[in-house]
Amino acid sequence: MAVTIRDVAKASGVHISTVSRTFSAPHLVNPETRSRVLATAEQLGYRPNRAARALITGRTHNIGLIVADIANPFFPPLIKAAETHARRRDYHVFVADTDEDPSVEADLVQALAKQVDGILLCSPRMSDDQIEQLRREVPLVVVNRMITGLPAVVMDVGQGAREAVRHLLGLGHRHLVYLAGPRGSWTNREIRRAAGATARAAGADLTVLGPHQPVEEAGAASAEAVLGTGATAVLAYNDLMAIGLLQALQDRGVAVPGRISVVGIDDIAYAGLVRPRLTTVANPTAAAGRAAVDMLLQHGDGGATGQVTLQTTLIIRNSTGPGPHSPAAALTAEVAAHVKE
Amino acid sequence: MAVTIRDVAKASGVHISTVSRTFSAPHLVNPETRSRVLATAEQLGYRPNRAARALITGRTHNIGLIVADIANPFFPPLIKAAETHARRRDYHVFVADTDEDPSVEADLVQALAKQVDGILLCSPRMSDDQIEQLRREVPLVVVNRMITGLPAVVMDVGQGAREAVRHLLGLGHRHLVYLAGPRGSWTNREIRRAAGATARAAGADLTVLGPHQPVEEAGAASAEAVLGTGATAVLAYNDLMAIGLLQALQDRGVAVPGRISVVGIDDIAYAGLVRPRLTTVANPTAAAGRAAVDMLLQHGDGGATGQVTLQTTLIIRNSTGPGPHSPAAALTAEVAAHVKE
DNA sequence: TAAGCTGTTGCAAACGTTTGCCGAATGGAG
DNA sequence: CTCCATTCGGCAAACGTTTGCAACAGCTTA
Repeated sequence: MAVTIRDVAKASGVHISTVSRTFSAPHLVNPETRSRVLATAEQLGYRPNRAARALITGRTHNIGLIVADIANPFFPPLIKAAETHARRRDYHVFVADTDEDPSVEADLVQALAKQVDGILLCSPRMSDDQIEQLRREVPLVVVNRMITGLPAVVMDVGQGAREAVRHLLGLGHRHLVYLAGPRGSWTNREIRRAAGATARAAGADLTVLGPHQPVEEAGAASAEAVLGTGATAVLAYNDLMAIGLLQALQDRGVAVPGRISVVGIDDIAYAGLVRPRLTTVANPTAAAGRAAVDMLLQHGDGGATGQVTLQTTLIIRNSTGPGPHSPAAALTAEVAAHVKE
Repeated sequence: MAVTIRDVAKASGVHISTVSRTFSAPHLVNPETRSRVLATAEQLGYRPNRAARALITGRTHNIGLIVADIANPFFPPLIKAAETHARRRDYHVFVADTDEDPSVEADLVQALAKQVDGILLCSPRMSDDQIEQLRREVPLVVVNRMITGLPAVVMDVGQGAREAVRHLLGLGHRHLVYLAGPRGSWTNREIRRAAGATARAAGADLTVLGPHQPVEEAGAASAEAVLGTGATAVLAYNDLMAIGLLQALQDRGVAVPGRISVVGIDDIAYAGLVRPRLTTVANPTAAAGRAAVDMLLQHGDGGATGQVTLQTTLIIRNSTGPGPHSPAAALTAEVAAHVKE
């Protein structure tokens, strides 16, 4: 059916091993022979069978990329960057979606293990133990999770959260809410810890609401609870939840940022398009994707075990404004009106 | 290194063929033997090597999914649905991004060909000839493209465009602009044809501006040209461009829908979140992804060659309003004011 | 002239499976 | 007790590659 190395060998009058070497070790074959083989190969439309090659070399030239939710706008830029970067290095990428389910995650790693040279686990929800277990079956690089001894790429969301909280404190807010993300998320713990510490250090209150699924609906559903706390500012686990909250508050006629300020995290594509435009912590997702691919492919099969931390940056837009203790509290009304348009 | 069928055979005292059959043809092995083998396999942590299996069976249990741009919000829901659906059928999915480049598309198909049982080509930009060529190397199903003899899943964007244009005509618009998408896009041709025919039949004008890359920047960049035409309504190739245009018009102080109505296509996640909320044609992308996977896997390797057409629906929001010839033109101001909030 | 390189090629085993074929064991019918 | 059918399991070839080893030619060097 398909044209194999044997067909090329026959057609060009050499042994199959010579054909093989023409592709995998060109310097070992006479230039003249090589070009002849190359010509017939081209003419016959020969393409090496990667599966067969993998069987004997043990290297598949494939990698796996496992994310919680492909449709969550946080991931596509990461996936795209990782795929492009991997392909430039002649690797193909399996993409899989766990739907936020840790057990699916584990199954997926095992199913993919034999078919890839390594797996990128993005924002895994599994326990550290499970991950430790799995790394023995296949090289793993985790993104947005810190596990000692495991190569990782993390975005310094703790720093982002601190900046966000300081921003809110600076605006005169004294009672904040953290709208927590899913349990099992390292990012969630980091944000919570960083935000809590920063608020406490300044003598402010931080109420944690959650856990929640990291989707718009969850953000919207929490509106009542948020209002119930009496807080004047909210930091959400991600932009999706922040935007959901924004919508729900709007529906209730609650002014943002007049009555409540809202900060998201991620800076997804449309954070700057909703009204009010969302103040948020930008994550370098594309860079993270590339860095993770590099880490995975870097060490032949040894254990390069570094941890790369990428900076995040607070982007101040219109969803945050002066709080009740603002030195410029008198200006609140005016500023809010201005920000509204 | 890894545990193979041979290890399991040794450990359970049977021949490797028996182990093989335990997994691939259980009814051929004595229940007692089977459970013994299963037990040792489980204990040893044996996982069949799909590459080796593929080598002999010719079926890889992988499929390829090629899209123009993973980060374009149109695709992630499709990718997610396809991946989930495929996995339920025990298939893994390679995802690749062509960055809207037709030559990358062709390379990708060839590179993936040996490693998959079939490829889903989503919104391909290649010529029909090229695709005809490639289908001889690997089973292909195209999404959003109609090629005679090739299995396809298309969303009936022509119908959607007609509905959108009728909606605009009904509002009293007589001069429309179609903001065209990329060359090579079947969808683009369909929309253009349908919109043009519908407008012409009603004695209205339709000016085509383009081609454009299907991104926000292109939509924004076309604002001047759009205004220059003197048209009062715009249909954009996709929501991204429509939203870009919306932003650019807003920056220029042009009222939407007061001065110009804008309609997008796709109904991406945030079409309903921008202000004004975008009137758009919703595409059933998730259903398309599932249908395409079904078509690909359905026929063993024969040539199921149907074409599935999925319905689209116009979603009327706030970016469209009465035009200069509206029977209710007198109400324009009031309606616009209302819509604005 | 013998010995030793170097560069090029062929030979054959190996990778982890599946599967057609054959033989052994079992059991029921005659 | 013999014969046949059925069920089960082993044997070995095959899938398309890679790669260590050996063979050989044409050199150079001593």
